[in-house]
Amino acid sequence: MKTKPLVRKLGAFVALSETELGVLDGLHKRRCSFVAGRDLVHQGQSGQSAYILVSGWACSYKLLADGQRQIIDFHIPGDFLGLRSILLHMSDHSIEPVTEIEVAQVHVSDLLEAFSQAPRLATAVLWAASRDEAVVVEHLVDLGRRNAAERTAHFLLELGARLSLVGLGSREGYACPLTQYLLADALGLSAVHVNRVLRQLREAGMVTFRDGFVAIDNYESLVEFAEFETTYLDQVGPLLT
Amino acid sequence: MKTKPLVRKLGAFVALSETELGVLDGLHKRRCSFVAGRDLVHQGQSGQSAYILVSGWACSYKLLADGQRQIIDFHIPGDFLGLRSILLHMSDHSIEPVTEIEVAQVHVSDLLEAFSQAPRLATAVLWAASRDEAVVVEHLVDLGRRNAAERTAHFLLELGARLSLVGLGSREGYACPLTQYLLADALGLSAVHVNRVLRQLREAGMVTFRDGFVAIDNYESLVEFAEFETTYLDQVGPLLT
DNA sequence: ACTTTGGGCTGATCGATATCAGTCATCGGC
DNA sequence: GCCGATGACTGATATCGATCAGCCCAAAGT
Repeated sequence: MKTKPLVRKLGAFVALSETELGVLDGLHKRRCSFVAGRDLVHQGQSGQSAYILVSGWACSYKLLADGQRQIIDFHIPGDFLGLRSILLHMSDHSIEPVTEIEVAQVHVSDLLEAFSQAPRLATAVLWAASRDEAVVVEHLVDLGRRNAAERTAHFLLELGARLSLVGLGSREGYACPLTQYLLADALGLSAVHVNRVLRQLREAGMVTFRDGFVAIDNYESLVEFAEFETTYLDQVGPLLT
Repeated sequence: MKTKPLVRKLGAFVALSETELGVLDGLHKRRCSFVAGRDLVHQGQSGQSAYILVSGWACSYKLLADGQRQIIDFHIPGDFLGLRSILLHMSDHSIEPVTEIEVAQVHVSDLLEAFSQAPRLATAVLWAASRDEAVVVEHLVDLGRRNAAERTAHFLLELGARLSLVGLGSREGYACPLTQYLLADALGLSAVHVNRVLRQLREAGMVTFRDGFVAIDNYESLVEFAEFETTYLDQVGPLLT
């Protein structure tokens, strides 16, 4: 089998030994598939297990009483799902597959066991969690201080950067199964407005979001327009050797 | 000396042994003070050490190229500052004291040493980090899907709940050194609009934000108005005994 | 062959919030 | 006793993005 996305991601941070690779492999034992659209985790459900996303896209979101929802983050292969839920013993959000997904289920006990067998994995996972948090923080800045167009541009660039890290994208673009509705729920906009903004960006010759594919027409001008900084995502090469 | 806020916070999650209390105490050795307004950590600076906030308030924020800023979170006694920076080896945000603050400086090595001496502390700290992340996520929902008034109300309630956990607040209110400008930068609003919204909330008999004090005039109606749910902050009592 | 459904797309209108341009009160410095 | 700085506060106007009310196209169902 090809290199697992998670291995690829953690490997960029910690130079993984044979043992560690073996333990990581062990975490991928309990495989399951889920169809698009049916919740994997429900808000308010007590969280007993987390998942490693092997293939497909998912999103975590919160529902409000009036039916609106806010998508917190999209998840791509190599991401952990529901890690926070098991620590807080309660999920404060829901997780829904965007496409059909393949995951590996990880019980709390599996994780603790893995950490005791390969302690540096704990550091690596903590690092991955910090990076995810940095993504959420950047998303927060999007919502708080960037207008609809900058926000959308920034978001598309960030997705591209994250996908590139696991080999699913490049500066030219990436396959993207998101609908404009999902984008709207993530960006805190209406689907109608997302459509207009995408048109603007397309007409400005920066990005084209169409037919399940994001084509970055002019990387430089898009980066400048969105004030995109990659520092918080940068791979600095294995720090622990 | 009185119970340290951090001990109080972690103690609610893990029943701490004498040894663990001792190790926690050891982390508070390197004390420093900082005046209000001068950055503790700079965006882009390589992060070598984190801090435990002992007294006073601080905030973490991001600056945008055009001079706008977005406050990510306010920090109160018992909170870790810059934990993410040491893991990513680079700070993606700045931290500024809001009042004069007293902190304990913690080097990466101190932290790892503490974890090896008292492994359950690692779990406790990870739990605390997850709770902080949940706060950021809730803040993200504020910005994305709540209007100015709901957002402000929700934010003030959340601050109150967090302060109550460390004994600095109650349902009646709490001392709060924030200016309307800081609130604006956190809520993604203009200071002018924050002022108007605070007036609305005051005239509706829900909260009074004035003279460094937040008085919650009608807790129930405020909670209802803001759709405030405490689950993500709830103390469930020591889970690890 | 017709309908249904989902996703993308558009114009018109309206409202929430920003921005501009101030006032007023308080406080510390000189 | 004045000055400058800071924070709270307000009215008028401008703008961004939501909402409403649709159309179009492609794919799937019957």
